[in-house]
Amino acid sequence: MDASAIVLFQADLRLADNKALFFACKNSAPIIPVFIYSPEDEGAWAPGAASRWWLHHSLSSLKSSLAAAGANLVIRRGPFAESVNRILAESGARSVYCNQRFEPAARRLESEVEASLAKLGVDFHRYNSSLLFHPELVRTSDDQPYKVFTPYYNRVTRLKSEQPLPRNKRLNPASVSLDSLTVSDLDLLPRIAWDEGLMSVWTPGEAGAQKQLRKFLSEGLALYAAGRDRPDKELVSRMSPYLHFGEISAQTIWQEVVRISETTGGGESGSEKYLRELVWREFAYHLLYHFPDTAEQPLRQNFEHFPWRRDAGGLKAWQLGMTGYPIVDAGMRELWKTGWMHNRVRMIVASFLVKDLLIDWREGARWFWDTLVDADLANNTLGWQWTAGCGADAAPFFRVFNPVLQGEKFDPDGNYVRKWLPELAKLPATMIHKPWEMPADVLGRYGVTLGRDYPEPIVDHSFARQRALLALAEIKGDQPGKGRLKKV
DNA sequence: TTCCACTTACA
DNA sequence: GTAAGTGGA
Repeated sequence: MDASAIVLFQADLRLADNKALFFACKNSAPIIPVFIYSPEDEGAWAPGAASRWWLHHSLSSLKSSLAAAGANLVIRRGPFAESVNRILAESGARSVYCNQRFEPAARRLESEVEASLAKLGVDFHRYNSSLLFHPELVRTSDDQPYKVFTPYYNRVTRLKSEQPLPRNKRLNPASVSLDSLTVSDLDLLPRIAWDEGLMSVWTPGEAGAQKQLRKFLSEGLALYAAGRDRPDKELVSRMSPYLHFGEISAQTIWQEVVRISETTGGGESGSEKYLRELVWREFAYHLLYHFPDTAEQPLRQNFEHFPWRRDAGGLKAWQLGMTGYPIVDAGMRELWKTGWMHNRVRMIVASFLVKDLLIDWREGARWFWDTLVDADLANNTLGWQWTAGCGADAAPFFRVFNPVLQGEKFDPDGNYVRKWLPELAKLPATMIHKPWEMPADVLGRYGVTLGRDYPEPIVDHSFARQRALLALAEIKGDQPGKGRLKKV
């Protein structure tokens, strides 16, 4: 009988189109599916509270799917490398299969495991089962990594993407019985029950991912080109947490969307726009892979001396959705209640924190990291650096969003604001994005007194815009940062 | 070198 | 229209 193979589940909590699982089975060794929870190995970026909530439910789902296919998921606590070695010793397994992760801490960890397995003479099989395009394979004509989205997009869309693998219906589990923690032992759920809102909108797990994809493909995709910018509608995919935890693969989504655009022909612009968003995710990983310190440091070095303001009160108001700008506050409250925020609104609230309050983008990244169910180091880093103007894509000058105009443009009826700010629900659409412009007595007739029911704006936008442009001018003469071009 | 592109704001 | 910087072919 063949020695068994350990399949390490990490950010690939699925059975379908999972290369590590597929090839472990194909090589016909009995398998031992393992998940090791090891936040200490993630350094500064251990999963936040919302991610831990998601992980709890996702692991429960994975465990049941594996059980239904005949295999037990072995759950352990880290440290990661030590746990792998222990399971090898306990099981006598002769090979380890896993899908690569691309975050800096995960890459270091993987090298460590690779070295220790080599010493033991255990085969280590690694696959990219999460990105459409491996970051190493996409280069400019100068053999450099890309730093601007559009040329990156033009490059990768000429590459061929892989076909997803079929799912193994039955697994061949190893007969050894290993100790395992339960999912609850990992203590991932919040102590105080703040997770009701998350519970009511999300179904973590592979089945939930498939269901959400079906819904998006039938209801959102055709209207996606314009609909993606409308937080008041339900037209975006909401696939981000499923992608982050690998409950569905990007290849699967890509192929489904391409298939639809080929058969329908008509709804094509929606498909194209959505595939473009998937490429943004690829680009985020491309950047984090080639510039691994960008989660902590601006890609452009001249931003290292940017005059950020320390403003604990402003930060708190932003976090709680109490800035006095309705579109910003609605977004921050959606985030707090549901662990997610519409992408258009993410850009607006991020611009507000960074440009209007002049608060360091890393404060925003931290808050998002703790509160988003889709918190993803690559996407989060790209998003915040893009907004701050210190990352990929030039033109920081263009990026001071006007929260009133953004609200009026993308939430024209005010329904998104009404949903998350019930205190403003009665205001007419014409004023709901700028209640301070109404005379106090008129506002009072709608039951709103500013400063009592809803805050006055904590900063005047046109003043803040000027202040941000001055701050940007201060660092303009500095070196933009060729230093980071070197590959690490 | 030259030219294009850029999830935009304000006049 | 103009503000206006930078990467990429």
